[in-house]
Amino acid sequence: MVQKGLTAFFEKFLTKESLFTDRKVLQSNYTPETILHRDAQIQQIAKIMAPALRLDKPSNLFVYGKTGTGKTLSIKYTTNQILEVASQRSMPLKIFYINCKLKRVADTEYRLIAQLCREFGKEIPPTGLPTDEIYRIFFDTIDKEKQVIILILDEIDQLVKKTGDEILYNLTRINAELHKSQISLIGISSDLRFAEALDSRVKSSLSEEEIIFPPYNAMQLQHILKQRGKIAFKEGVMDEGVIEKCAAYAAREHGDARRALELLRVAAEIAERNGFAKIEVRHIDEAEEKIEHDRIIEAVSTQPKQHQAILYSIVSIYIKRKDIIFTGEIYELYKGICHQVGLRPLTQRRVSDVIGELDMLGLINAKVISKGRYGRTREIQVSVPSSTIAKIKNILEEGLDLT
DNA sequence: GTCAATTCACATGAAAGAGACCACGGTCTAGTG
DNA sequence: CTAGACCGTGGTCTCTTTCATGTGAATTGACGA
Repeated sequence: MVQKGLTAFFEKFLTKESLFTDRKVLQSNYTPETILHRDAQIQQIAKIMAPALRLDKPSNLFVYGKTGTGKTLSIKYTTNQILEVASQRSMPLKIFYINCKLKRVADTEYRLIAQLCREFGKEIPPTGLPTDEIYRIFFDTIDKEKQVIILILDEIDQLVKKTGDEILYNLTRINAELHKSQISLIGISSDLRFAEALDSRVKSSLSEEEIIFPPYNAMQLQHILKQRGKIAFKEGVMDEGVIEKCAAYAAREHGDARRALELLRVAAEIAERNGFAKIEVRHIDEAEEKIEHDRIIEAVSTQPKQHQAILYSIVSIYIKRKDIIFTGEIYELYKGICHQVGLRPLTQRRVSDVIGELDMLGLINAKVISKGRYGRTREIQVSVPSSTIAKIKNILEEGLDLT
């Protein structure tokens, strides 16, 4: 009988007033017309990049800042402006933005260079060629004509963590190999200690200039939220204190503006879906819960089988005994589960790494401790709200075909 | 009682293997004129 | 003669295994007071 009501539901949905006027303003890839509280940084970036307009090579730049502090946004904004000026005078200036974290796009040396070649319109197979070959193609393509290239490498810390700093070394040396063109690099990292771990030669040439993006404070977040909210929503749909609360939540999380905007958007969606004419403060709480819940569910269900089996072991021990768990226990149970579902058990070495990965995902909380005479191990706890644990267990059971 | 040595139960690192995917060049085969 | 099918080689990439080494404090046992 649900079907009968469906048409009516859609009819009603259409006639119902939406809270939004422009939903995408709150999405993370939206570029606002003015960027608040980042004037100083944008100025600096502009100063550093400006020589590109005279076809000189700008200094390499390194940008630090936690997630959601407007690094990418500011860089993109500034470079777009430069590009506009340059293209008006038809100058040979090119700017490429590459996110190194994108899986299967630019997360290895080969793929990064291949991606660059593709930006230049060269067809590069996803694999199969030697890396040197790719470099050669890249050089040849770039060096055909005189031009200045600015290469923005977002989340560069991820790339280096995965593949080592050899790439950076190669990249910084590119200029020596080029005759006509010049490349300058902008690295964006959300890890503040990233540069310390680099090879000193790479470090000095890569971070000729450095800019740090401090986290937003609660007031600044409020500004940003107000600015976006004005465009995103109809007038007067935000209840008293909504913005303040959003900002406060996000400020607590190292001033992450992306988080704040997401919170606001989800809260609005919840309010709208439940037929409220206004976003109320309690919707923010609900939104926070929903975001966290969704994040966890998503993370759990996209894990590969082995990881799921390991997580399942952890969760089932935890449910039975809400206490700290040690690696050995998990491994024993895990082996049993593998047997049950016909999976080849991994070695303990690997399981140890997987536990580390699950920790990184924030699904569990693992801390290395020494129990003295009784060895050294990880102290593991499930770090998921108890309302979600049962759900996780179900997902895992389904994923593993456990009965 | 004190202190260094021992010991446990893994953690952590490095290197190498397995297997999937892929490009390229050479050889073979069948169809065509 | 030529297009396409079919190898073999060599490359990347991810997930693992293997082997080796590290580690921090409870415990032990020798030692001296």
